[in-house]
Parts: sequence; C-alpha cells; structure tokens
Amino acid sequence: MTSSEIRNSFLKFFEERAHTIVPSAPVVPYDDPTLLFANAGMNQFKDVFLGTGKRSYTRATDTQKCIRVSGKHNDLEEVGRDTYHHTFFEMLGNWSFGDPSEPDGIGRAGYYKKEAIEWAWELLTKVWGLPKNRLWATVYKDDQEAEQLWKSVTDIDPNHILRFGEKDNFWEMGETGPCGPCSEIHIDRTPDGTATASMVNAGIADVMEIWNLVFIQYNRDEAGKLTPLPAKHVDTGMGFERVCAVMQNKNSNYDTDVFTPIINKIAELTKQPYNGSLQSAIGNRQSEIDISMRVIADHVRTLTFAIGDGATPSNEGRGYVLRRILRRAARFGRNLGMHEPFIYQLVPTLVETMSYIFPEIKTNQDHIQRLIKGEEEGFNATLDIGLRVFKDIAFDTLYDTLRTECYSTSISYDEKSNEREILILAKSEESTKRDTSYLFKTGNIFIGSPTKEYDNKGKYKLQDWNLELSRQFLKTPPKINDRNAFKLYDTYGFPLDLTSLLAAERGFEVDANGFEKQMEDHRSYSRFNSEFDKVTELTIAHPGVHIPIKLGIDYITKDIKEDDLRFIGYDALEGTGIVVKSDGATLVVDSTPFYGEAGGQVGDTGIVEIDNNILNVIRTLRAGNTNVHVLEKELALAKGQSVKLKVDADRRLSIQRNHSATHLLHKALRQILGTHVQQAGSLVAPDYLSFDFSHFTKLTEKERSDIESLVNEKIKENIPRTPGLNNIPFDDAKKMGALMFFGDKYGERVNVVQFGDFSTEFCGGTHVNNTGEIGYFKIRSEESKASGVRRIEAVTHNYARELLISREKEYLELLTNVSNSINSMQEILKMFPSTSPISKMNTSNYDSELKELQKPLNIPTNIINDELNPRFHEQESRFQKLEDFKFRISKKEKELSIELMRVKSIDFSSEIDSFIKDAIVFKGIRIIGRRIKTDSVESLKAYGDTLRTKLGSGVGVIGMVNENEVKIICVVTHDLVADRIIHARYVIDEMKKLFGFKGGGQPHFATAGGKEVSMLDKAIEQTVSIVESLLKK
RNA sequence: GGGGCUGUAGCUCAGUUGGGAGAGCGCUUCGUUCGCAACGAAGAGGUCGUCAGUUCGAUCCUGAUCAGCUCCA
Repeated sequence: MTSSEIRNSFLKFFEERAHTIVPSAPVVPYDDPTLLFANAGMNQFKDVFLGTGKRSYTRATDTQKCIRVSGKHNDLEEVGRDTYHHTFFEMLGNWSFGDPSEPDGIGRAGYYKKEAIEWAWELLTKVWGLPKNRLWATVYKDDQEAEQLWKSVTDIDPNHILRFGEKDNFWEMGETGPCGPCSEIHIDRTPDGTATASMVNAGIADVMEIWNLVFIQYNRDEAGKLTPLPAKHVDTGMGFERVCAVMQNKNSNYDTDVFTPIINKIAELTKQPYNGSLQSAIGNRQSEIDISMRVIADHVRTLTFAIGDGATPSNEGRGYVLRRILRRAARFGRNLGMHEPFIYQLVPTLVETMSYIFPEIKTNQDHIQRLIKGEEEGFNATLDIGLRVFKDIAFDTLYDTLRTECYSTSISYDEKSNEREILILAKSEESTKRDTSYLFKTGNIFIGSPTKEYDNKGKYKLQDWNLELSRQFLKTPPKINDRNAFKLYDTYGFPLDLTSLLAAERGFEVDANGFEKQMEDHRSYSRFNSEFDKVTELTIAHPGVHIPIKLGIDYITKDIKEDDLRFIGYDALEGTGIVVKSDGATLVVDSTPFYGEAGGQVGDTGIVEIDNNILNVIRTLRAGNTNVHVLEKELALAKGQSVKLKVDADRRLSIQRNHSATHLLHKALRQILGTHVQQAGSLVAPDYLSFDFSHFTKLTEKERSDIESLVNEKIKENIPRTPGLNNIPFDDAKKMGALMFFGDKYGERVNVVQFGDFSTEFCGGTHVNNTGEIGYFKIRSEESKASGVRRIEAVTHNYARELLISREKEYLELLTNVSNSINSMQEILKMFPSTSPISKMNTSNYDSELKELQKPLNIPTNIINDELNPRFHEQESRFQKLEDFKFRISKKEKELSIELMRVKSIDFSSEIDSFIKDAIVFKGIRIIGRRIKTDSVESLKAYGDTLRTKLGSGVGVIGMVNENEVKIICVVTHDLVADRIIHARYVIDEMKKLFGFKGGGQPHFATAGGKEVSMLDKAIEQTVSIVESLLKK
C-alpha cells in the first residue's frame, strides 16, 4: 500500500463505523500560548476532554499534523541520525466523546474500551493483514477490563498481553485533569519474529509501539485523587510515518514513499547519492550525506506545514523555533556542498505528494517558498558575519599562543586583501643568543623588524594557517576560549559545531566545556528574570494618577462564577449591576455593558454611579472571561451593592466602526491580494485601527487604492449586520462559512459577525448595525512589521477627515520650510559681489511656483463619505509636487553656496596673500595672527585651509567673533608637523591658558572658542610671541 | 519576558584619549584598450537611524526612542 492508501484506508475504516472525518487542526495553535505547535492528535479536542467544549459528533477520526521540537523523546539534535524521529509527523486517530450508556439514538453513540480494542485489532490484522503472532498488546496493571477485553474480543495470543505501570500505560494530560489507563499495540520486527515479552517497551528499535489507545475515565484533582468521569472518552494515536514503514516493510521511515520523493529531489539538487546508511557519521562520508539528507527531508516538512498554517520564522516565540529548524537544515545542506538557497525548491515536491490531504500547502505554496528562500539567504548572511568575527578571534588566539610560546612576532597589514598578517621571527631562546639591537625585549614579547640575521620563519594570514603549521610551531594547539566561542554563538548566531570545524581545520581547539558553562549561566539568567512576570501587573496612568492593577490567574477567585456574569454591551450601553468583587481600583459586577479589552478591541470607558457619586471608569480589562472595570481611584465597595453603569457612547461607537471596518478590510485583502492573507494581530481603538497580516511585499499603489475602494463600496451599500448571530451553536456558524483564521478554540456557542455575503467572521467584539455607519474608510499607512508580515493602519468616519486636516497641517509646515529655503537662497544671492553675474539671477519663477502651491485645500466640514476621496488625491499630488519643488530648491541652494564659497575664496586669496607678505618670519618659519571677518564657522575653516596651503612653511592663527562667541583656529603646515617642530594644538593650549578659551585639535589644524569676546584681539596680538616661545623650546 | 550586537555613500564596510567624514565595489564623464570582474584620470553621491543632553566643538560620550540581527526562557 502507498502511504496515501494507508491514510485513506484508516479514515475510511472508521468512517464506516460512524465516525466523522475531521480535518486536521492547524499545526500552529494561535489560541494556546502554552503550546508552541500542535503536538498530539488530542490538541484540537482538549476542550471536550476538559468539559468546556462540545462537538456535534460523538465519534471522530482524523490525521493530525504535529510538530515536536523539544521534549524528552525528541531532542532536535537526534532527528535524522536515526530512522524514526521527526520534527513533523502525522498522528492518525479515532475518537469517542462521551458516555456510551447515553446513545444519541442514531447509531452514533460514543464507545469505549471494547470497540476501541476490537476495531484496532480488526484494522491491523484483517484490513491491513499484519501477522497476528508479531503483535503485542500492553495494558495498565490495574486495568483488568482492558486485559479481559483483549482476550475476549480479539484472537491475540494471550501470552502477548503484558501489564505495565504508570510510566508506560497511564496517560495524563497534566498535573491535574482528565486521565486514564491506556493500552498500546507493539509490533515485533525482528527478522524471525522472535521477540520476547522482555523486549517490549524496552527501547529496542525492532520492537516498536504503533498504536496507543487511551481510555480517559478519571479526573485528577489537586490532591492527586482520582474521581471517575461521568463521560468517558477514547483517544487513540497512531504514528503515520512509522506505520507506513511497517506496512511497506521498510527499516526506515525515510525509505517509505512519504519521504522518498523528497530525498530523491534532494539527491537531484545536490548531485549526491542517498544510501540510507546508518553507520556512525564520524569519518564516513556516505553516512554524513545520508544523515544530512534525512535532516533536510524532515525539516522541510516542518517548515512547509508550519508556514502553510500561518507561522513565520522570526526572532521570537514559535517563529524562532522555525528559524532554528531552517538553520539546522541549511547547515546540513552545507555538508552536501550547498552554499546557495535550495531548501525552498523542495516545497513543490511536498505539495505534489501531500496537498490532496492538506490543501493549505498548495494555496500558500508561493508564500512558503518565498519565506524559506528568504530565511536561507538570511542565514547565509549571518554565517558570513560570523565567519569574519571568527577570523578575528582565531587570529588573536594564534597570536597570543605564539607569544606564550616565546615567539618573536609582529603583525602587519596587507592592504590588498584587507587582512592582518602575522610575522614569525624566532623563538626567544634563539634570538637572545644573537645581537638583540634590533629587538626590544618587553617581558616575553619581542617587537621589531626582521633582519637578515634572524630567522624569518614565515609570514602568515589566518587563511594560510593550517594543522601542519600548528604542529610544526606549537607545543599546545591554540584554543578558542569559552567567552569567544560563546560570543560567536550568542551574538552572531554562529553554531558551535561550525566553530569547532573551522578551528580543527587550522589545528585549533575550542573550549567546549567552558562554552557549555556559559550557556548554562545564560539559561539560568534568562529563566530567573522571567520568573518575575508570572503575575500581570499594570500601571494604569490617568491624568495625575497611577493605579497599579494586579490581574493574575488568582484574580478570578471563588467569589466569581463566570457563568453568572453577563455582558449586555452588545445591545445596551447603560445598565445596573450588583458588585461581585471590589478590590483596589478594580470592580466586577454581575451584569455590565462595559466591553473588556479582548480580541484586539480596546476596553470601554465611561462612568459608574454609586450612591449618587459618579466615578470615571478609565479602562475595562479582561481577566479570563471577566470584565474588570478600572476606576479612577481605589474604592472598597460592599459585595451585593447596586451600581449604575454607563459607557462612553461616542467612543464606543467609534470603536465599533473601526472593528467592523477591520472585518471589511480583512475580506478585501483576501479578495484583492489572495487567500494567503491571514490575520496576524489586530488593534481596534476609537481613533484608528491597525491590522497585521501575512503578506510578502509592499502593497502597490493600485492594490492599496483597490482595497480602499472595495471597502468604501461595501460601506456605501449599507449592508445590515445579520441579526441574531450572538451565542449560536458552533456548527451553525461553521455552516455559514465563518472564517476561522486563528484556529481558535471555539466553544459550543459562538458569536458570528456577518455583513451580507461579503464578510462572515467569528468575533466576540462589538460592531455597527449597518456598514453605512462607518461612513468612510481610509488607509493611513502601510508598512512592514516583520519579515513576511505587513501592517495596515486605517481610520474611519470623522477620523478620516481629521487625518486630512492633520496632513494639511504637515503640508503647511513643509510649505513654510520651502518658503524659508527660498528666502535663504535669496540671502545667498545677495552675498555675491555685484560684479558676479549670479547676483542678477531672477528668482521670480520660484515665487510664482510657491504661490501656486500655497492655494488652500478645500476641506468640507460635514461630509463623511467617499466625496473625501478627491481631496485625499489632491492632497497627495500636492505633497508630491511640493517635495519635488523642495528638492530642486535645496539643490539650487547648495549649488549657490558652493559657488559662493568659491567666489569668496578668491576674496580670501588676495587677503591671505597680503597676510603672508606681511608675516613675521622666525627661524625661517612664517607666523601669522589675524582677525578676519567672515559669516560662518564653516567659512572660517575654509579660510584656514586656504591659508595653510598658501603658507608654504609656517603657523597661522585666525579668529573671528561669531554669534557673540570667539572662534579661533590655528593651522600648521605639513612640513612642520612632519618634523615635529610645532603642533597646532600646543598653540591652542597656550591660548586656553592665557585667555580662558576651550578647544583642541590635530597637529595641523586645531580650533578653540570662548565666550569672552574681548579676548579675541588680545589673543591675536600675542600670537607671534606665543608661537615664538613654543619654537624656542 | 531577559541578555548580547549592529545602524556611516547605491552596496560591503573602515573610522579612539571628542577636533576638517573615508576605502573598495558600483555610478557618470574623458582617455587607453575591445581576452573572461580590463587599465588610467577626473567627478557626482552622506540629516553619520531619530530625538534630547554634556561640550567652545559630538559619527565618537550619556539618556531615550525606532529598526534589524542574535541567544536564552
């Protein structure tokens, strides 16, 4: 049988026994933050077992996509080294929910141990024809019922029924909660079928578990006591890849047709053969290839399905797990000689073989491939950076080691390759015997240049260094220390095994133990710091007050029964409630119109009236399903007291407009960009909405305007929200085709928000009654939030008009800006000497262009509909024109100021020539001290520069008063600097002492400044004597 | 949630006791040459992520903020 036949036959077998075939839940559980990925078949039925949810069926069968990346049985590092560990796998299961003694009357009642065991045996032996003598069954030691059933309803060899304890045969979901005994079926795959009882559950690869039947019959309470459940459940799981290996009689899961197409594709892309070798990888090239291929085949499945279900590789949370998996695959790809992205090219093969059962990978194929390719490229970049840092570290390590072994060395720099070179001269014992006049000894380190008399043992770049050289020169190999190895890993994401590999190639060692220790410190530090945040603590800031709020898990105590609390805010904005809990500034009442912050919608504000006192509700939060009002001050209210509540209606209405608009936007995005668009977060506030979604590229102008038009069209259509969809049965909702993007844990009864046939979503938020109420919709911004995720911010109704107005303000500011530029350009023009033709430049065309752009935009006061469209367009195009104009102006301005500088320097030129002519000459060095007039510090510097180049050989000091401060600079020609005759900063230092200036600078150019304007002339007067006295020293 | 690192020209990056913003590649123009990343010369291109502070003076120091990379939980 092929793998798809096996899967189909499993599902069909149970369908024939009145099971509903249920699609796999997404492998990315958006609603459960405790779970990184779906990791067992029961995930999607957790609520049923916990008794909080129900399904329309009592029997189900499915194949569940699972990802396991951590945990005792699946260390990521083991995947690929053996034949049966996977990060991604399918779990086939059959399920029964509820008490078999309460049949539903249509022959689809729940069942229990008897049927579960009977059918399992029937499927394995009759339908699939597995040899009975090779099957073994295990039962929980106290579960006589199951043991008895194996004997009575199957013809298994009674000696093949074994008892085990809690560890192997008792299943628990957690510390507390539903649990029960289980019964496993193992298969003996020894060549001759000679397994004995002691080999079952003994970790022997040839005797393996293929099916686990869990019978949930107890609830464990906090004291550890077991009480029988009224409703008993069956939960079974069969590892699909494993059973395929059994059915196809292969030793390795990777040899089944689940994996062979991918492995073949890898072999084709890498031009390497796959041999299925299982020997130790060390020193065996073929085995290394085989392991690498298995790792890649496994990991690409995980990536494809996780991304297909909407996850994105990133630097945190589950996205980070994905990134690590990808990097692991890419690293093994390097073993196969692949340095360019290629893993993404395996996706089509997976789509071909698996999309018939998991169509989401086909619809999202493009997205998946792009994301994987992007990540592969990112990883290559990371490695390149790491490689560079590694080179530096290794070079320094080598240098230190040579020094400690008493080599005389020096470092030079090869400018061609931009690399440092290490020059090894001689060992100290050898060199000290000879003339050491060329070498200066400092401790054990010799610094100096090589001469013919010394052994020049070689000049090496790091890349030239290798194992032989290490052996030839050094007694102990250079060792990359723990701090550096860890830095490479922690900061640059450079894997330790790569560090070790690169080190080994050069005959280096790596301090792996020290690395582990650093790692452990890092871990415990992170853990320690995250312990503090178990309790949600918020500080609510309200004008003038800070109210700390603690809403931990323990906030909802025994005095709050969530079932008794009512939220009436879907219909009402006012009401009366009875105090249930009053703690600090928080208040919980039995019935409230206040919506607590949830699902992206912000909480309501408003007032409560208590005994004729009115208090503001500054925020409403959600703890569990409880709406918690936060009051403006702390107040202890008696339980049972009655209060009046009133929501700020305007604000709420704005929120509702934005929330409904979010739904329309969501649908519009899917219609215009494609169904790969999935919600990745959303915020609905009164003044704007923000919507994150998976999409790879920036929206084009057209896409953006198409989306806006579509949403506005739907607003204009005045579509009423379908009434009566609150608190309806889940199945009815599902039949309506409501979108379930979040893989949410939907209860028995749900809320659906529907606008005609355009948008239908599960949603607990509050909405407008008619799309017309939204008025108008405008996208405010569209940007990248993370790789593969984009964020749209938008406004509706009167906030759209406010956007127009606030942009108009920005426009006016920019306009002022531009008008200033024109003025300053004209100022510059005035500074040109009248002899210059430029001074007669005509600027009136700029003025008229500005006048055109200054015409005000007409913003109508009372219109809130798509008549605003042309205004936005006009504004947009005016902005563009203005930007363009600004660009031209500033370019012109720059041109003119450069030209002015040139003209001026001709001016300086004659002045400077006369200064030089009149300069004092002392010991052949010209000394000049002058006060000059110029308009800016920049031009003072330019002046100094010109002076220095014209000076020949000399020292010049020039100063001026600028903005009521002294600005003074000193220049020294290069010949004097080179001969170390004088230093510009020494002159400045003297002046600092004498005149209270502050400053400093470089040998050839130094600046200083002071607030005392009268000091300038004194300083200039004394320049010559200061310089002369310095030259005498 | 907690750490580490980075942000400088179109790209890859240099830039220390704080003192005039740089290199290579790419681009433009000219010349030489048509042999695979040809050679020579000249030139354009920068709010040094953003905002505050310290200072006579900040790419550099301090604080905040934004963005990216990376490790742990």
